[in-house]
Amino acid sequence: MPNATIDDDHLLDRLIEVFRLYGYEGASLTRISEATELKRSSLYHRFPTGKDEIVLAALSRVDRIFEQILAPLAGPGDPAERVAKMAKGLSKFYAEGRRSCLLDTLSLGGSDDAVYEHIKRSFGAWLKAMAAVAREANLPSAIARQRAEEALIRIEGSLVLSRATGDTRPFKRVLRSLPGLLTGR
Amino acid sequence: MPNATIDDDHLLDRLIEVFRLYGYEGASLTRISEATELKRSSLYHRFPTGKDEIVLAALSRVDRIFEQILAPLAGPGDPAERVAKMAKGLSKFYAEGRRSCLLDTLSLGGSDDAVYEHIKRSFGAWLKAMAAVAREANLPSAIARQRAEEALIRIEGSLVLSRATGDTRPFKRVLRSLPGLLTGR
DNA sequence: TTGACTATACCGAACGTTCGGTATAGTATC
DNA sequence: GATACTATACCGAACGTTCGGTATAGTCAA
Repeated sequence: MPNATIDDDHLLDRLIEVFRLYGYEGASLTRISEATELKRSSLYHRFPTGKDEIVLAALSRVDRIFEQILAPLAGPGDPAERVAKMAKGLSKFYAEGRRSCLLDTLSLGGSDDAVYEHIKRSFGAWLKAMAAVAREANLPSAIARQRAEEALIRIEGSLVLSRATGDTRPFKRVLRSLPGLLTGR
Repeated sequence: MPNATIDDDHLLDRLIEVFRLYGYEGASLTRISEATELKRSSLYHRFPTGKDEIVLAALSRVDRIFEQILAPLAGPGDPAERVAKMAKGLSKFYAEGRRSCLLDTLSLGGSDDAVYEHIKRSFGAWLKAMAAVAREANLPSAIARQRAEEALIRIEGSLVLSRATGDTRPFKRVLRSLPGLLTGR
């Protein structure tokens, strides 16, 4: 069989880029086509049911990436160091604050309901992983959960600020604050 | 001359609702038309140059609203109480966390450059006002600025989380944390 | 006080363009 | 030659925008 002009993971990475930049409504098939260097027909070959399938595929790809990013949290070693490893993964994924969060940009109105459900689950998994490491650092369960929420808030908030102002320093500062926040100050 | 079917401020409030819900690309003239009860062609009577003029008008309206919300910060009284007053204003404007931030939703790709400039200025003014009250609470200038950034991060982050998960409790908790954050713990 | 005139507010219909999506034909690898 | 993939050519609907026209409100001379 002929070779694909772009392999699945690279294709999905391009899709993520478009959606995190423009959101669901702004990510037109034309923009997607340009970003992936695939014509519309080819996109429909890869994703027969259309745009919603494309978005959900991008979200699933992000889930897999986050499995890698969050993996250290459940690993061995000092909890604070594990969080630092996650922070390192986040820094790369968000290009030091220069790229938005897909879960954020796709949560705007206009997306399919399945997208909102997916986003909710992804945020839930992220939250759960951070709360778990906080508990391992001997924080009471309720506090651990709250710290995890606080971490998520800081990450998302600093990404919004970065996008809006172009200043990525708050994001970097947030990343540095995470180990302390999630393991008890 | 005939009476307007909807006065300017109400019209702008409806526009804000649409843009904060759908972002720039998602806020089609049809959606705007439905939200304002003005036909698409009538919108061009109020905003002759089109959609970009509509967005910028909405942003300016938000600026005026924020002048009210931020006014207590520069007023008399205990700094912590002034911050609490701002928090009250924010709670109302964001409907206790159920509504998004316009500066956030419009910062996605697809907007006009003038929009991005406006957003940057608005965030700057907000930041400045919060840093000022933090300095008045005897925080060193650099710390005050940093706390103001932290406040903005928490607000925006919790709003993103609220939108994505439907849980508004983190937003409310953030609002309660603001007086302490901005006046020195 | 009427009637001519102007200004404002809004609407319906259509403009060219782009949207997401489809059907058919072609190309390259096995 | 069968299969996996891509390109061309479309489609109806919606996009932002424009334009001609109608209805209402105000001005002012007769």
